[in-house]
Amino acid sequence: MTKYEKEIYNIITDSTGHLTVEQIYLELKKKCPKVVLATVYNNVNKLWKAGRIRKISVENMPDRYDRVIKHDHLICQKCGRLADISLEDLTASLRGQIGEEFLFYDLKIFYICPDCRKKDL
Amino acid sequence: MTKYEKEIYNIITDSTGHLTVEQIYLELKKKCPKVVLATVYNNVNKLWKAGRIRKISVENMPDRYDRVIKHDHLICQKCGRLADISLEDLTASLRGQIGEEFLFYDLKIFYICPDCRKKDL
DNA sequence: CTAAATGCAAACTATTTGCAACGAT
DNA sequence: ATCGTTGCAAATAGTTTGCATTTAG
Repeated sequence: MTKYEKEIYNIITDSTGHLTVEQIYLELKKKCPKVVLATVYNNVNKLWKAGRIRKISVENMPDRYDRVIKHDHLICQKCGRLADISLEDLTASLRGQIGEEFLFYDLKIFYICPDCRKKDL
Repeated sequence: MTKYEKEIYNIITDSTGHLTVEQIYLELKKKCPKVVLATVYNNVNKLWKAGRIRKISVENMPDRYDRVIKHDHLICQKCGRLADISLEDLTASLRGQIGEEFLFYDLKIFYICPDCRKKDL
């Protein structure tokens, strides 16, 4: 792991934020002002391919990055805010239903977050 | 519904293919050679906002469009191929665990498809 | 006649790549 | 000395927008 790789990894795992590359870049620039966006992209991809971070794609949003420890996501359909949630593990049940092995699953729950619900009133 | 909107809707719902905008565009051009890509984007977005089609985002792939009838997806981690699968409905269980209402959920199962498994041998 | 839909080109966002310079073994 | 990493700029992919023109009600 290189210096930037480590820094970026820490930024992602220290934050509860599900950061975009842009946000990681801005955060990293505080410590390393000369870093460029492409370096962040390169390192997040490297970390992702190595399975050290998780990538979260949601319709109409830039990709976000997260810890790998297993958990699900609650996503606000209005503002895109993403919250972690730990739901019952489905692995065994899914394996049974599918009838064969799989790598992993991804469960996203879409809702309207409290803030957006307020705004709608 | 305009002519193109209808055509695009039919292309999406008639296909089992989970088409990208590019594929929809190529398909539509067979019937309407003068249509441009932006029109496909505009109409797909319109249909999606109206809730008439479903958008599927997967890490590192262009968005794909699908019927709205509820079903889950099996996705090949290698080639991105997407297959429909009907799994047990989780709505009640999730509502119980979350403790509040949500809009819908999205469940994706990642695996290596038979074709890619063969290639790896 | 009016409002919405289309074609077209340009803009934009997110991301990747090529390459020269740099840094750490 | 070598090889991977970085900075930088340019390229690419996917998507959206502005505007003049066409189409449909």
